Amino acid sequence: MCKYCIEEWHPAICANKINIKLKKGDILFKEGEPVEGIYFVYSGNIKVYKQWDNDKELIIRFAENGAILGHRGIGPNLNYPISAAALEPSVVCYISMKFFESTLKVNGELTYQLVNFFASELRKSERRMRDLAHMPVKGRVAGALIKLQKQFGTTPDGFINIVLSRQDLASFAGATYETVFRVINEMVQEQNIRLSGKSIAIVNQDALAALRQQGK
Amino acid sequence: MCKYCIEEWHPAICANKINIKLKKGDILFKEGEPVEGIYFVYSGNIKVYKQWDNDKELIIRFAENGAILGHRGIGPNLNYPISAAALEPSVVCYISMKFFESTLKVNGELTYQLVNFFASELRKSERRMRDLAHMPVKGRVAGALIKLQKQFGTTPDGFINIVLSRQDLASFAGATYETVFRVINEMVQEQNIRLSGKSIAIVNQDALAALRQQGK
DNA sequence: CGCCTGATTGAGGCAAATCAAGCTTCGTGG
DNA sequence: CCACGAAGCTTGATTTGCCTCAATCAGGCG
Repeated sequence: MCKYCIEEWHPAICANKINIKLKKGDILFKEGEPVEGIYFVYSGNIKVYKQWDNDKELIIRFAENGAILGHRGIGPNLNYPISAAALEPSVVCYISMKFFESTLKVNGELTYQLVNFFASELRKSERRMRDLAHMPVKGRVAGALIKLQKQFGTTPDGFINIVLSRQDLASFAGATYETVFRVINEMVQEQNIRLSGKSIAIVNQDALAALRQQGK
Repeated sequence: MCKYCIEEWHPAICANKINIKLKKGDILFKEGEPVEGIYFVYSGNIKVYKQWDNDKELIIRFAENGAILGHRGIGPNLNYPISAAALEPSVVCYISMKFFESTLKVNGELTYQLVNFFASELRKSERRMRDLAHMPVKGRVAGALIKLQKQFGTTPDGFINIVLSRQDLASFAGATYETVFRVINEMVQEQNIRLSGKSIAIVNQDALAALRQQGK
């Protein structure tokens, strides 16, 4: 059985899945490639990102633990609008888009769930658009940390439960890694966060949350 | 009959619609208000935007001619994540969210269409996130003009067929109006666009398109 | 006519990117 | 197991794109 991924969407799909193992750094699909299918993340952590300028990117989100992947590819004759790469060893389930779409056509409940999911994604996405347009970097980094903690939780000693390079944190916040580094340092000075190696713990959640309101 | 709006989504809904007339500047709903229903634009032009800082906003999109409005409010107990205001006299059809959701539950085809629509919105949205994060203002303005021309077409003499204040153009591009103004001037100098009052005509589409690739 | 909103233009400042250079970590292969 | 090179991290100096502020100007409208 497929406890973590497809089951919660629709058991019938489960029969048609294929598991794929990914090593750290493996690319599941790349922007521009024709859409073949849809994936569900069984274990691990996959970054979904959009490229700009060879060594610049924006991380859209992190997909783990049951998350659906490649759903933006629904529609006629599409290429993936984004890329997906494993941040750690991961396992994903693959379902051909053809099969997935035909399932949607006959299963209204599944489709309805998907509409709800999409609406929620759209809300997040549009909020983030505004933030990228108007919010200063410090607020965006604060927001990134809060979102990460919300998604991945904390270890017993309070650190956000994800291993992430500064590079990737920067891409998630939409800034350069030098700037993110400086901002992180400021936050440590202000006793709002705490570091241990590359791990980050939020000490003063309210202070970070306040940064996201700055000037709003 | 409701030729322009609901029919193409689902005729059955048509019976339950209520028409609402809006004057220029009227606000249909505001960020934070509880979601009551969903709208379809019958005629006119509605800007969908997200606020920041009292006199700063980001225009998400322009809804006209059959566009659905308020669909991000699908889900349990939500408040509108965005605001909607009429840019010109407009007519919209109102449908209660309750009714719309129950229609979705029994009408798989409609829901399936909605999923396709949402996936497309998500693709646009995520591309724009990246652009806001990494693309310089000039490229964003170029992109805004191209998108406007694509959506609204041109008048016989080649001008983009929409009346839009510089203010709103700036909010759409994600920049201040002063900056947008300067950029517009540059483009005129470079013979890439042409002005007539507030109307803008794209003279050299390729040059504008190239700006969107700058450094990519 | 005079007010008010939006357009236009200039000067100045600042946040963040870029550039540059040393340092640390990590993976790979000898 | 060590050596080496490549990535990534850290830090400072410099540049710059864009915003902010401020002032003037044009046009619509009561």
